[in-house]
Amino acid sequence: MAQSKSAADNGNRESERRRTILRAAIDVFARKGYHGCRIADVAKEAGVAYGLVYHYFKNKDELLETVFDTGWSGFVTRVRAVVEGEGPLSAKVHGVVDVAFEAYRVDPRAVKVLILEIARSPAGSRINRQTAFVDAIRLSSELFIRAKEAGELRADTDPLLSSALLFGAIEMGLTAFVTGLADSRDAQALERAKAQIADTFLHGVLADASPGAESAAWKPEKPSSEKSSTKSKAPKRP
Amino acid sequence: MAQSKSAADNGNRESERRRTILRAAIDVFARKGYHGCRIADVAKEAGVAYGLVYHYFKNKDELLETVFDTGWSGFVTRVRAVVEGEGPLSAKVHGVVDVAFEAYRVDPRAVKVLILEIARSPAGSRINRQTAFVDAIRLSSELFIRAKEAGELRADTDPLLSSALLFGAIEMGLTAFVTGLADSRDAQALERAKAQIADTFLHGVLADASPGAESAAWKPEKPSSEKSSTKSKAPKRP
DNA sequence: CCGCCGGCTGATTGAAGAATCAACCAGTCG
DNA sequence: CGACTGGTTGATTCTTCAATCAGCCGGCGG
Repeated sequence: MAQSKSAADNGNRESERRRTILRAAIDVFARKGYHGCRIADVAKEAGVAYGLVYHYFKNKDELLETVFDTGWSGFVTRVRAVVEGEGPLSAKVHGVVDVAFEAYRVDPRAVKVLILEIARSPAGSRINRQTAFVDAIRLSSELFIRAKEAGELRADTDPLLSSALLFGAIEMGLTAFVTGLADSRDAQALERAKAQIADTFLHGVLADASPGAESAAWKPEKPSSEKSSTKSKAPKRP
Repeated sequence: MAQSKSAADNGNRESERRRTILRAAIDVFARKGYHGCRIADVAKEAGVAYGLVYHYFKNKDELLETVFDTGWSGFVTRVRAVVEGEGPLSAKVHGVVDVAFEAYRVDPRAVKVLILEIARSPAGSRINRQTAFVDAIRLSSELFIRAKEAGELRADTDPLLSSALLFGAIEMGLTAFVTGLADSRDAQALERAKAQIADTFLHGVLADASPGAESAAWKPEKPSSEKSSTKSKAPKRP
């Protein structure tokens, strides 16, 4: 970015290096998996020396953890914005699906790492990745708790499970693309999948029939800004 | 098992040892994850010596692969039986869900390993674990292809994606128990989850007229009046 | 022009653990 | 009852990497 060599630029260049490494880590993790790659692979991908990775990250695990923080917290922030925003349930469900698919559109590899490495990885080291996933489900379950109190949902639905099912559907939908079951270069397929996931789920869960919003009516929006602190975002390519 | 010491018993005892080790592997993998455990842990769990594991399995990976073969092929066989059997779609969907939950009831740890270690593991060694999961989805997608031709499904559903969503819902439902989000000792909760997954999915995917096979008829507490008028197009955030 | 400073390098180390293998022993058979 | 078989053992070897650290530039201030 900035080409100036001023002293102030120093910190800039530092964090740029850091970002390069992080980016490389995401790519390599996505390609070979966390356990399937060496720090050397990450360094090579980033075009830096082996040891530099350790200059910016305490260890391999912190690298993954940072990938996690960066990507996941951004995702959760956006989901929270949707959940806590105004509007009917159907809009929010579409919103949650949108957030997930938008993240995928922006950076499929990062999403792949989140899904394949972090969300499902067995109880690991420091961070509680398991918990992270569970937290997101709990968060969006508030949606369904409120909706159920308002009588919007079928009587026999459990809010927590509903929330889990939504995420399950989203995740498996994305997995279909991540694993190549579906062609992720096909933008239309992505749109259709998005619509079908939200609609299927809504049809399944809503008390009254038509949620009205068939796929055609739904237009994706760019998650532009967060309510308060727009900070750590899903990794983006410049 | 048979205590006789006849010669014919030999082969029996061999495979019994093997099964013991396999069983131990499942337990240890479920507890600490494939990468998080040593062969020594498996041996200890099985109550055998380190080296014996290598007498029955070529290496650590073959161990996991065998766990996979054993568990997954059984699952797929049952799913195939359901898919190729007679009956309405709704019964089959319930059947598939049943198969998954029954597997969990019978051997939760094995299911945990399948879900956490195998189905989602990144492109790893030889075996096509990725493919296996995809195959199951393809298999059950035939269900939806046929149902759609029969006009049983909403027009805008993609069979393959529907199948993926069903498995996604099942998997996340099970994950809720596997990770402790829900209490898996609570048999009722399992039953309820099972029913809700199948019903939610069916409601979401079936063409409107509810087929007789549907489970308990639910009653809306009140027709949600305003909700239906508000399109999902509503802004997901102000 | 020199020498310092901090980002950067990559050979080196050593821990962890997968895989091996020579010895051991519990049965079995002649 | 003694030779034999093959399942079983676990110390030993060998490999793989994560993590270290002793220095190398290259810019910058003096």
